[in-house]
Amino acid sequence: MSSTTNGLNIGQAATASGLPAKTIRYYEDIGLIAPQRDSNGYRSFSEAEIHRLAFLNRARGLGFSIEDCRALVSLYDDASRASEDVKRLAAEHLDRIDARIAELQEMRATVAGLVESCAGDGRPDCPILDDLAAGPLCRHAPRRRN
Amino acid sequence: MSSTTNGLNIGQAATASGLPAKTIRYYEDIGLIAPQRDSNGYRSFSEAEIHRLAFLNRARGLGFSIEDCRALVSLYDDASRASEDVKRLAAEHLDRIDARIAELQEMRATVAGLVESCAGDGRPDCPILDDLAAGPLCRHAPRRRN
DNA sequence: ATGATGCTTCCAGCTAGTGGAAGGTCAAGG
DNA sequence: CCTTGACCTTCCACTAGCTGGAAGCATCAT
Repeated sequence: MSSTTNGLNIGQAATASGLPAKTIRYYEDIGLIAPQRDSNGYRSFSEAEIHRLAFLNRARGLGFSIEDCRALVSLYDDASRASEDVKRLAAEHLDRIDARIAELQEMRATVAGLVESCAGDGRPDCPILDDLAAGPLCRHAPRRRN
Repeated sequence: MSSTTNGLNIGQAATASGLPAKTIRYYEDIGLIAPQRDSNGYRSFSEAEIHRLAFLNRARGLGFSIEDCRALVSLYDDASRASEDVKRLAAEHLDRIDARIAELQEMRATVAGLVESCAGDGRPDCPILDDLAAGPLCRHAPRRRN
């Protein structure tokens, strides 16, 4: 190791936080974290930064967007926050999850019906293709971003 | 209109199929459709191609990926297909939908619990942030592509 | 000295489009 | 005849959230 040796390098930070090194570099790129550098140019992560990375990992795992995460760590850092603001963020996220689940359940119902209706043998007749071909020529709701 | 005038131009194709003109151009780009051109360079869509666009719209609306759609239209075009192949595609898609729903429901449960636990007032104490900060430093399951 | 890791940067690509600029075409109105 | 506006064309950039890989130092064990 080089001169200053109290922090962890990126590989250790990855192991400790559960995030891949590549992702940690990316998070630095977009300004979610700003580790020190050792004299050799290696990133050096403090305990607090490892914590922050784990926080981000957890928040992302719960489906929060990067922008949500930015807001969440900012609130986490702010001792004078109002829990109201945190709750609102989470509640909005919950609504988006619910909307997405509803959407997927609708798809699921339709696709399940189609799968069930198809013989799935060697013959060309297929109610799935028939449905797709005959389906309503209407909707264009923009496809999900997630 | 210009010389050859039996097909629809892209605007009419968009209206008839339900897809935005931009998306139709994109689908041509990636080889999902290959309309003729009029002498002025405008795309000219036949009835069959409008149908194909509507088919794609419907399939995308059910959540099939572009690659799935490519396979589906190919099967649709192939009079000697086996419905087995179509069914397998749809069944695999169904499995992915189910997996995604399960994942979202797990997130939903956790996030709902957090939202409920938070007072949401003007004070800084927040069980949501506490959970994120204390959360398991383990998992790294790669995030959803969709 | 050498080879194997591990670190650095930067560039490209993934999904499935969407937005916008610059320019050609077409039909109608003045 | 000329202009205006609504089309159409191409091309390039951007979105989210990474991931993979190449080229080039750093470090450590042998």
